Amino acid sequence: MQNKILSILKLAIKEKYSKNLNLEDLNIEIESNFLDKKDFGDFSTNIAFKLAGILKNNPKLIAHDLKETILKQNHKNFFEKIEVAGSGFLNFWINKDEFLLEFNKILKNKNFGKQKFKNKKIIFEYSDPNIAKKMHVGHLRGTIIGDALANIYEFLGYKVIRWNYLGDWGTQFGYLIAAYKLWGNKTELEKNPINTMLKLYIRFHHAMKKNPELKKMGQEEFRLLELKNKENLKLWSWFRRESILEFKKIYKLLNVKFDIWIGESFYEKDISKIINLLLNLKIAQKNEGAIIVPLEKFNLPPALILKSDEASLYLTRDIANLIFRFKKFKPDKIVYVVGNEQTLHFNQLFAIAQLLNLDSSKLIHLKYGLVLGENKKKLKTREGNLIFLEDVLNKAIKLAFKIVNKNKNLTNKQKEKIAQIVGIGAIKYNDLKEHRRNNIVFDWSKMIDLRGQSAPYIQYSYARIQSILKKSKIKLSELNKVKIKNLNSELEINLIKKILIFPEILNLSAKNYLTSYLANYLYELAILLNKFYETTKILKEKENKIKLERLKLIHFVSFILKTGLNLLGIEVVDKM
RNA sequence: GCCCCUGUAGCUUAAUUGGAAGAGCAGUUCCCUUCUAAGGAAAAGGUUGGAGGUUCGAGUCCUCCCAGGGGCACCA
Repeated sequence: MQNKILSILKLAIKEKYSKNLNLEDLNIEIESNFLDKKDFGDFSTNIAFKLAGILKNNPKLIAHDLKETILKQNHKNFFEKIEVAGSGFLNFWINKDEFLLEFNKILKNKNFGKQKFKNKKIIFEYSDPNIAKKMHVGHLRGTIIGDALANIYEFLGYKVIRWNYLGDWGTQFGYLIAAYKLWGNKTELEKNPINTMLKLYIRFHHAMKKNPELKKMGQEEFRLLELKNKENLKLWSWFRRESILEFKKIYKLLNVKFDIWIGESFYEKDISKIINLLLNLKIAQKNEGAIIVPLEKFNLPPALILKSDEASLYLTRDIANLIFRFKKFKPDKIVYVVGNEQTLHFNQLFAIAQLLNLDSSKLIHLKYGLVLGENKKKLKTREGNLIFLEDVLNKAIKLAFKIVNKNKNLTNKQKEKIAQIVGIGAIKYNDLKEHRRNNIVFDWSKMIDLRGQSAPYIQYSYARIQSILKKSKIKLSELNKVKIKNLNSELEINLIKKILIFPEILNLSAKNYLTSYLANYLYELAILLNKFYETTKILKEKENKIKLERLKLIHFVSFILKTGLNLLGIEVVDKM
């Protein structure tokens, strides 16, 4: 529809001002205003302002001229009306039948919004928890943002690789090994692995502040680990195994999956090769006993890639990781879903990629804001002031259970299942609806809000539709035959308009790597739906063909709600 | 000190990339013998941190200031 208006508009511009205009340079925008409370029509354009600049004329006059020109052309009944508004906006109202026509076309399509497989490969790296630490609220963002975007890209026809780049190597393991050797106890660690590791880690950090010798001890243990010391390797792989088991529990609860679990330790074997390569290419150089990559050219501080005790660093492993990914997968894009605080790291990594002649335009650091504590400061594992993901999820599920428990028509088992889906959904949506760049100050009540603009609101709308459909006793095969011909109330047309832009929203979300577009769209669709069934009888409608068409309409809305929520990683329920 | 990000209603925030500031929560009113009240309807709440500038048009771009957050070589 937008394309049709565009071509009509182009025709009018040509007719009116043909002489010396290049329409391609004009970048004509047709905006759709399907939910605005203010009535600016179905579509608007600001073209008159742009033309005014070129023609040195009054935008309002130009808008009026264009309006007259379009009305003179014969477009049958396509436009209901055209108005000039403000100081030169052109607003278009489209005939309702046009929307019904469009809608009937997409009703046949069982994969509405989904795109065919295109030969594009994209790696999403997200979640990236650290071994021997518990996942905390900070991990939530990256995990669910990455998962949702991966889902959306897959839906849009990309070959998606979901990569959990585990933090399973580094000096921190030296600290942990040292702590274990000092204070550890095998039976205790076996009984409660993660909590015990965490306690050791925190204790070591506190002790290190008072006793600098401990720091050296930890660094030495890591150096030994890198030298393949048997005892340390054994401890390390034990810690790693237990941690992954723990992570998988949380991922199961979150319904998040990965294709690849390759972490930092995988690249340990490549370190010396990488260092030599960088030295030989004169990209890296020795400095104060360490090896660095100078990056003045990029206006960045030098990057340290090998410590003076010859131990490797996070960045070194990430360079190896990058080279490996390019070589093995030949991706069209690599998206690092990693927090804001690592901006410098990725700027350095991408700069080194350029020095290595790797295509850095394929690399994206998808930053997101931090989760801050109540003091508005960063939460730190080693300070021990964390809020664990597990606890947040369980609290949300508990809260959801309290509410679903009021529904007397459900069994206990059903209630538990619903509470889990609703509770987890609320947590996810709460994050995905907002722009990812913002920092979040952790607040229990906001985190697990089950009302207002929330997942439960959308899930509730979905459940209401399922209930109506069930009570109608209509068969799907019968519903499939229905064509929409008679719906013409404002609410019905608004719903149809909103449905029509679903593919546009998905593209927008993907292009900008923003889940918030999709999340907000689903909320707006649910608002329209609620208004509709609040004021319009469906099952009690006397005229059968209208009733069928309304059922068909809400059925399709529920399909979009479900598809959209699933893309965000949120499930739906038939009752709640 | 240097670099990056942010500042919108009491609180949390949206705004399709420069187009006509929109929600939710809290507070004020209404609506459950009527397809699930995790809902619906109404009103109220804004000089978009401040000052300049560019533009027909600025929450959005530029400069300066104020406030908050993050990062800055042997952590990840």
